[in-house]
Amino acid sequence: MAFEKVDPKVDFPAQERDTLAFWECSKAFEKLRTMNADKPRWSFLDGPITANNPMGVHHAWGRTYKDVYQRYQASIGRHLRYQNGFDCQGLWVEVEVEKELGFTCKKDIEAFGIGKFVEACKARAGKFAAIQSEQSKRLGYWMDWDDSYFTMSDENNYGIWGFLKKCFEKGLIYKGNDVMPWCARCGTGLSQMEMNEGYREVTHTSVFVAFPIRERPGERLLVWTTTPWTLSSNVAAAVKKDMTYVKVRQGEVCYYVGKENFENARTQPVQGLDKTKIPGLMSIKAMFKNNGPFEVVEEVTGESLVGLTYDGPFDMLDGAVEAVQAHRVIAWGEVTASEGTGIVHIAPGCGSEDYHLGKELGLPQIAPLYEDGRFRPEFGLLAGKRFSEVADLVVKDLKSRGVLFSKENYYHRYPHCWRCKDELVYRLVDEWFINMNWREEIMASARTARWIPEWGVEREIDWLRNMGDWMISKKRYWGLALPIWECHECGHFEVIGARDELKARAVAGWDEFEGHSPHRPWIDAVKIRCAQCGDENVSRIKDVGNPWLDASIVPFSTMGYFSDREQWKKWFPADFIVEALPGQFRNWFYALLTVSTMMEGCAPFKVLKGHGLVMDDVGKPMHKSDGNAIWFDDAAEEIGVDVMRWLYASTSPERNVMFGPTHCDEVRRAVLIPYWNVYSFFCNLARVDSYKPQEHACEPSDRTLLDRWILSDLNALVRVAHESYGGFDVARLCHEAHRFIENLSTWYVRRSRRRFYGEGWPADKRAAYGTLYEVLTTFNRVVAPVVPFLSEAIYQHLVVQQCESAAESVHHVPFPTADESLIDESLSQHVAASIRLVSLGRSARKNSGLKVRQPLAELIIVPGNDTERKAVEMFEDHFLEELNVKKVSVQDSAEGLFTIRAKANMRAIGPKSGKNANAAREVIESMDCADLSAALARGDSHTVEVCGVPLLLEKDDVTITKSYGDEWAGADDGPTVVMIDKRLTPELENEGIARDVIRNVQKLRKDAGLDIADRIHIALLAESDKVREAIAACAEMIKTETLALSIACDHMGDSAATVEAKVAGAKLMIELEKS
RNA sequence: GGGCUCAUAGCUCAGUUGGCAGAGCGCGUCGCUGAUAACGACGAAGUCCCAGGUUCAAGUCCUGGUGGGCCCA
Repeated sequence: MAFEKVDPKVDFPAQERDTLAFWECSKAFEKLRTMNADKPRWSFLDGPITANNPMGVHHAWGRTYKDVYQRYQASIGRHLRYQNGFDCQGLWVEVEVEKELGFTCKKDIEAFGIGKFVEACKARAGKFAAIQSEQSKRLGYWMDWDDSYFTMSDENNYGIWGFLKKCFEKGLIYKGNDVMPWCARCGTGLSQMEMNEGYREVTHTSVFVAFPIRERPGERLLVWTTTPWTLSSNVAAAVKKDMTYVKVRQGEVCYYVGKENFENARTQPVQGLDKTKIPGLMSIKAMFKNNGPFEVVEEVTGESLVGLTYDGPFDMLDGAVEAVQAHRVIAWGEVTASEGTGIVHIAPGCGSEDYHLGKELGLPQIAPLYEDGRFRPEFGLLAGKRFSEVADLVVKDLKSRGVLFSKENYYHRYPHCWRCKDELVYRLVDEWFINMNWREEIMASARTARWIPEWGVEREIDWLRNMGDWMISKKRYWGLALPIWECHECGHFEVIGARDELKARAVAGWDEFEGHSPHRPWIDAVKIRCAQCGDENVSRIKDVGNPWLDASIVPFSTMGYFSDREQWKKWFPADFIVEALPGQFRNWFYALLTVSTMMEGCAPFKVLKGHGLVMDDVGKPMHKSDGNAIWFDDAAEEIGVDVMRWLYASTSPERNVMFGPTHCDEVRRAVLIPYWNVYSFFCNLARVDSYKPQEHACEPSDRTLLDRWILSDLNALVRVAHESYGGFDVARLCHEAHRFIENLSTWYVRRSRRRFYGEGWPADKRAAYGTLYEVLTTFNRVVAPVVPFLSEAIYQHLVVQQCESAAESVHHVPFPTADESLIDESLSQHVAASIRLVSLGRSARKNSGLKVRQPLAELIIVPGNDTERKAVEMFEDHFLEELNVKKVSVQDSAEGLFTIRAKANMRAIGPKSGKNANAAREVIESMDCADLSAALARGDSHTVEVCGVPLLLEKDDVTITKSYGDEWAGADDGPTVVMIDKRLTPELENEGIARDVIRNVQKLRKDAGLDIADRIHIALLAESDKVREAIAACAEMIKTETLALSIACDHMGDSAATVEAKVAGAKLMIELEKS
């Protein structure tokens, strides 16, 4: 079948949709799997994508890598699993479902029914998994979409039970209590890292409160806090032993306050913000001043205050009763002289540092808040109120009791829930942990894998070294049901490791649970007998699990560990995983290593690759709220996914990538369009010539130097392709492929074009066709993993239509092997030299002032080295044609070819020579400056004498120009010089005019919509004798070039296409008719 | 405070084992054209973050610092 016409303009997204349809109906992916079914395995493990929203373009980066490397491995004959994963459980899904249902708190969920709520969460995960599957297909991501794993599956959840059981058997599971960041709206604790993501600037009421010292009537400790609600739970006041405190008398009362704190100009802690927006703060001294006369009566050390007891701010509340007897001044090293009063309010039930200090000292813990952030009933006036709304009440009450010293608005960064934006509090809670005292084992696992980039392993080990115990519980609804059954009678708890085990242990509720997934609320029905006290009503704890457990059991749950251990062994550990770097060190990478080390004592992957983040067009993070986020669907249809994939694949993975119109256009312009242009150039000529790859095969011996060069580069590219795909460095391949397509387009095709134009099938034309065909088909296969759509479209046309035995899809074709015998490094260097010299020649032509269309008599080249010398011999015709000269000659030396002149740069010379400046100019511009030029070229200076005074000339003092005389123009680069003869003979002039005529005729052909191969008749009506002469002299050339059968000098009929051109400064009417 | 990382033209980035600082975009001038959503030439544009050190030679290796990013405390 003949080649079809290829539109040089291509609608990439439309072409991609066609290709998708082709894959779909030809079952291309399924066939690929079948082809490789009995081949060696290559195990990729997918990190699950959160199935909670449609994909953004940022998801496409990692997915591009996943697809690229899998496609490559398949192309070298590997059997793959092709399993995608969806992360389904966790708070992020709950939050979205709550929004959908209009819920604002956990009570709403409980009222709605946990079962219905959990079903809604499942449904949401299922819905977005389906959407993401479709989107991924649009990306060209070849996966077994009917075999995706879901972290909410029974297998996955029970798998985690197995892991937790192992931990339990090693005594690593424990219940701890801790003060942790808590979101009262979500009703759950947050990890430190979650908290770090939610800091915002807010204004709070901060208060200065007086604590009366019991032993010293009339004396008070001055204490400061930005969270007045925590005063309800005050237990102690901390000072620093070696800090100096002042005793300040005001009226009848004396206050203790840190000396420096007292004097300090207090500054806002918020950095990088517009200072004018931050209210100023009053110094403590100024507060005293405002209250009336005062005097500093004494200086004491912190140590002298330690041990004093005091009356707390809310001792009258029932809830604070435990604290009353505990109130005393304690020593604490963390007290600072820069913030607050130097005496720190300690509430171990309301702050993290407070908690740890209290634990150390055995202080009571007052925990005033319920889960929803409201005060417990025993907190009197505060009872039932939310922590965030009591500041004014506290102030009013403290004031009424005369212990409020001062209050102010305080602007600072305060943690907020990263999901719902509600203010966080520190709250004392019971949570479940895995003891991480075996972290060394995990580090050892981490070290066995290859990390890309290499520093990743250090980063991970640093995290492992510093992480705390793993908090695995979450007080929520939708997630892994932690398999911990805790006896309320005796406190004994057990971890159940499997469904069967639970069934065997169940004493009640199994029937109710049977037939449901192991989720709340159904699982909670199952009761077991306490192994310690025999109680028959032991329930599961209410908590659900940390979602990173869900994602990290997948090397086991998805590969058959719990069902078919032999099968599992074939796929474990994974050969490769790839995910976004930021975050995953402490999330998926960490959890994977932890789980796998516990299960099997090793890392679950051999190679880990990480990549950065996707930013917007100008480098800012994409945020929905900033309006610069781009949805995947929009980008796919507007930009096309091949462009997107190339952009991602070509970016250095360890840095962030900017995604947007600018960068996408650049990829399209620089890579895809040049490639398409070469392809369409080839096809459109092949169509006209009825080229048949088999029929018009070429003999290798007929290949020109240029053919051998491009084949050499092609095979070098294939070699690089194996190295870079195989070494997970697709960015390198993209750079090399870009370079290749540029060379192919701007040199090989440019230089070879005319070889395609002649009649018949001479050997050289066969060589040109054969070479370009091979280059295109091979290159196409090489880039297919990156641009699967474009390469499929090209393959279908270029190969499938030409060869009945061709594989059905480009992705079924085995990856090419480099033919090392065709790689000729020295040839590449010679071509590179010839390109460089031609470029220098163009520079010389520019200096000649004569346009390239005007033929010139001679080009002289003085080569700078042997490679250049050889290149001129090898590619003489390139110089003749590119520079439009009749002759090229090589000279060994530049001696005598040009004269060097120096021009004084008066801006520099002036200040140097003062009143001798004009004399200096005369000297410089009239001297023989060979020595000067040589010295400056070396980077040295050169001294001349001006009016008897030595003048030191440096680089910036003069401008050196070469003069080639009136008859020649030249250009040089170091030792290399290229000169061109400017003299025109009548013959050259005629030919120049003829070339101008030809160009105008060609333009008219094109404008008239003629096909490349159409024959024509033309009429040329010239005003000028000179032009008429030239046309007559070069008639044959004009006919050949324009495919004209005749040239007339009279008007043609009205049907002729006509244009008025200007040639050699005179009017020329051109008329044209199709033959 | 600690760990990791980055810093090269106005912008985005290459820069292998140390060997004469590069590309693309943008800008200016000019040219070419049946590859035209192009292409080419020329030009302007650099303290390769700073300071030391190793070396015949440092953008590259070492030490210290500055600034940005990520993470930890």
